Amino acid sequence: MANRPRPPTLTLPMEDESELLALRRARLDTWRELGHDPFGSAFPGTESCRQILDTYADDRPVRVAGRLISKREMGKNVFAHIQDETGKLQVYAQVQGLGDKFAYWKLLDIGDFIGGEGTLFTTRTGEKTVRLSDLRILSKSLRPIPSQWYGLSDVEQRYRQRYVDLIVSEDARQVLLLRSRIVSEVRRFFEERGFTEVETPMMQTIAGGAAARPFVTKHNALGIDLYMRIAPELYLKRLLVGGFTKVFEINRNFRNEGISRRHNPEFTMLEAYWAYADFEAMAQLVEDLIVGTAQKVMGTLQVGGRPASEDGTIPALPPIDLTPSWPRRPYRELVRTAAGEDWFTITAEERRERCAKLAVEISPAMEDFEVTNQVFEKLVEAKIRNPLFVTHLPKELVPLAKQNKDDSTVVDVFELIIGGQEVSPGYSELNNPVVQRERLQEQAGEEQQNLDEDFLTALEYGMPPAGGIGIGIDRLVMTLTGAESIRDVILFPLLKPKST
RNA sequence: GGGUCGUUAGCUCAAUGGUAGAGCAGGCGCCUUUUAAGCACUUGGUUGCAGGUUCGAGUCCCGCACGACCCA
Repeated sequence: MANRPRPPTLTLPMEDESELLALRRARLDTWRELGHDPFGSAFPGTESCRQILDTYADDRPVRVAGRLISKREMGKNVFAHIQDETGKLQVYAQVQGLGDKFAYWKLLDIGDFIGGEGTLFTTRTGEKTVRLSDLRILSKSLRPIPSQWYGLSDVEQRYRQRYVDLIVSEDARQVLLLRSRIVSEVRRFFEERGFTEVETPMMQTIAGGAAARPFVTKHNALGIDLYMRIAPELYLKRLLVGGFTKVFEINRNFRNEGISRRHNPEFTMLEAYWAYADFEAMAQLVEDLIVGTAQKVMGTLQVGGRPASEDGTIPALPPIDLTPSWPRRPYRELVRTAAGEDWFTITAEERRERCAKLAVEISPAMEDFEVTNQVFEKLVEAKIRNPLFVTHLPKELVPLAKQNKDDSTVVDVFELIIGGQEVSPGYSELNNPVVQRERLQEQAGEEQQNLDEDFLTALEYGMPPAGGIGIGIDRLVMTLTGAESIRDVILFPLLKPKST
């Protein structure tokens, strides 16, 4: 064969470079000597792997590009798979069809990006395949990628080097793609109902709208501290004052607190406010939203189930049933059912004693309502699997919400629980500037400088009665996809840097 | 913050306190419908980091780093 590329000369590994890396680098030079740029230019006009498979016809000419993920060389012919965002596709090359370019296979490593042209055929074993008539390298991969068969099992490496995880893990790709589709479906849902998407400050001079520790940063030119927002709430309410009647925002919140399976320091929050509505209308909106999104994106209302592990160490988990309509239950009724009908008639001391019997851990520092809430969290919330709206929460738990007209000890609020965790709170928003000021002053305590005076001023101009909701998008994605860690639904979760 | 567990070749995993191995990937060769291709030969290691015990440590002990799970 004329112009057969020389096999790459094996340079000795550098001290800090393994033989595997050295060999790939050596091939770079060989490509260049042959007149090809191993980090080449555009390759337009390709179809995706999915597209090609879906529109298969014998001998149809196609143009493809993707990452080489496997190859089987057999002398004068080669089978290989390339992969793109949509899936993988087999390509086939033989000396007859490719001529001199057949020798390129000797210079291609798994992981390289290649482009090719050819016609479609089906192999003996029935796989739709491209018979290549042209082949070129689009980009050289200088590092070996993990085994296609075993993938990456080190979760730490999967999160730190998500790009590698995405190359080899179909599951990771699926969940993260589903996240994108869920977000766009949520956006479409609100737009269809006449809500306006807005973007409010993520850097704030006072971090309000929730009780959480903020991240602090500095503005050099202004010479002031700024806080990464912990919630968009106070700005969205300003918009209600300004005349918007339906607004929503999907954006990042930042909380300077612990990291766990359910918490990432930055997370995506949806908040929506609807003038002239109340918490019951918001509950219906949330139910419609989640049911519709599950149906459209997951194609089912049975989500998050899991079979038992093969060795039996992890039990099976039945799916969550999202079929509407979801029950609404008052907080106190749920507590009484779990802890005894007399729970609210016995003394505070007796409640503490009963916690011991019920195996609910409490600390002496807890207020009485916190003891009750501990019972709620451990005996009610943790055990709820299918969606449930908890209503009529005690006002101590949600100091910034509107009191119920008939019972001033509870507030017009719901908490939506799915799969044992809180997915969404909803409110009849407090729009009385006098009461709001009192509550915020109580909450601020010694830190009165953290009072958002401008927000209170806005309320004094008049805010319409309104319903509001928040939905943690990450948790919603976890619920719908069955992911058990928030890190599985965040592309690049925060990890502590490694020191060496 | 506390407890338990983990960290060995590019990847997945082995290794009674006694010479660190296998499969895949990689390399040389054969092979024109393979698909976890096959056959033959073969390269590859600071066992996370740092100490200690021991004649001898991947293994035992102390500390550190990072991660996972549980708890707060």
